[in-house]
Amino acid sequence: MKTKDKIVQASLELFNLHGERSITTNHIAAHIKISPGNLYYHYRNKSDIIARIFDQYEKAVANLFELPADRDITLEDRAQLTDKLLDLIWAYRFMHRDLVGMLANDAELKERYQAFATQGIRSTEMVYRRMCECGFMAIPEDQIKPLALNIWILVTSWTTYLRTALGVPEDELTREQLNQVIYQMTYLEMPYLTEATREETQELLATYGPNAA
Amino acid sequence: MKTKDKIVQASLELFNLHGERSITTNHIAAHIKISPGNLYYHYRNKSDIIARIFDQYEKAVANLFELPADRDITLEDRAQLTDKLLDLIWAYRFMHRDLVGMLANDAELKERYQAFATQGIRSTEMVYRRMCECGFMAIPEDQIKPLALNIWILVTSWTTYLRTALGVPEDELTREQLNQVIYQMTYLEMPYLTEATREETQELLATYGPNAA
DNA sequence: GCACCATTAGAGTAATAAATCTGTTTCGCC
DNA sequence: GGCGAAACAGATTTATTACTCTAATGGTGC
Repeated sequence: MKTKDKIVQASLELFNLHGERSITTNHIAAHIKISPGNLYYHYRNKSDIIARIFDQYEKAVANLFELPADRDITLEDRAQLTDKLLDLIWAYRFMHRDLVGMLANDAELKERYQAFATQGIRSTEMVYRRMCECGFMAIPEDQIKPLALNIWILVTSWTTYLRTALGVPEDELTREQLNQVIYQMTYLEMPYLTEATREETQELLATYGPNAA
Repeated sequence: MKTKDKIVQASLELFNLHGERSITTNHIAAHIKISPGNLYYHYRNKSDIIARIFDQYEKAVANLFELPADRDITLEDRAQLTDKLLDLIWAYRFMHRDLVGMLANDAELKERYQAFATQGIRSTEMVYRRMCECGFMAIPEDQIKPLALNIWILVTSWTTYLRTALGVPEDELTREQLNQVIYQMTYLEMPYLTEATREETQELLATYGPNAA
């Protein structure tokens, strides 16, 4: 692997483990056994590295929301979408940790994140519309936006909830704990599920395991 | 006002306006025209100041949730509780900005926040139980906890949503924007409201103004 | 073998910020 | 007035960190 890519990969790893804030460029360089000068040969500054990481995140999330247009979607489709979204949030979990701080000293990233979030919320709305079309849900038109926004906030805030309210230490956070958010999501959606779907969902929920709330 | 109190008050102001991270002890001292040495005469360190601010927040939120026990509560009671909670979140909004970072380098605060959040969520549950008892809502027992948690996450994350997804600059955040979260809360509660309450709530919602989502 | 350029090393710089140290002033009180 | 303690000033220290500078290294085409 090229040094340039190793820098980004190592940065992502270290950021996820210890938070962007407490990882210096020297840490990154040391971790892959190169000199600080070398790191700065490849990237102008730390923001530049973060921007490249965000490139990946942005692209991956965008791809995620593309549902099959030629046929009805299934509950399986929906479940997979959620699962892959959580995969991404997990893989880039440092982002939603110090997000406000990061955006505060990087105007460009701030712009980009704003567009990203807006698009993400819009895509979530689309998913619900589709769920309605395919008979899984019935949501009054004026409640689609609020629901999508609530879900978005819930999903992007869940790791923060784990870290702060539950006090999970940074290095003990697991993908399984992140998965618990599915229960919360389900409860948000429950009132809008059609009868048959609700039963099926409840069975699925019982299968998965206990809620940690 | 005593210097000791002025330090805390000025810190809170500056933290709210620019974030705890970017406010140094020198800034605080300069703002109230005292020397850094003097500041450190009154407080051991920055964490000490933050702890004193948290003292206030903690106490204020605890008082908040005390509902009249001798009579049925009204929708007005509930609305006031929400309003006062938002007042507090507004007054101490710096807390929920860099919370993860703050707790990461202050073990004691981390412990305290954890207890605080747990209690807050529990209190929220109590409110909903009470709302059920008084005939305003009907929530299946197993959905009270998830609902309370969702509401808690929503309320504590709303300022972050405004700052990141909507890109509101730190110094342009207003109490009115925070108030918008009421709409989101209402949509979360809507499915569980009893008929009469739902109508009343919808009217109230229409009165308040447009949703910014 | 040599010129060229991407790549790398590593010491060094400048800025920042938390905290300390040494003293001086102010205030309550006898 | 004067004494002791609380309150305060301000320069300084210590640590950290993002980033730069100069020089070396190594591969590639000729």
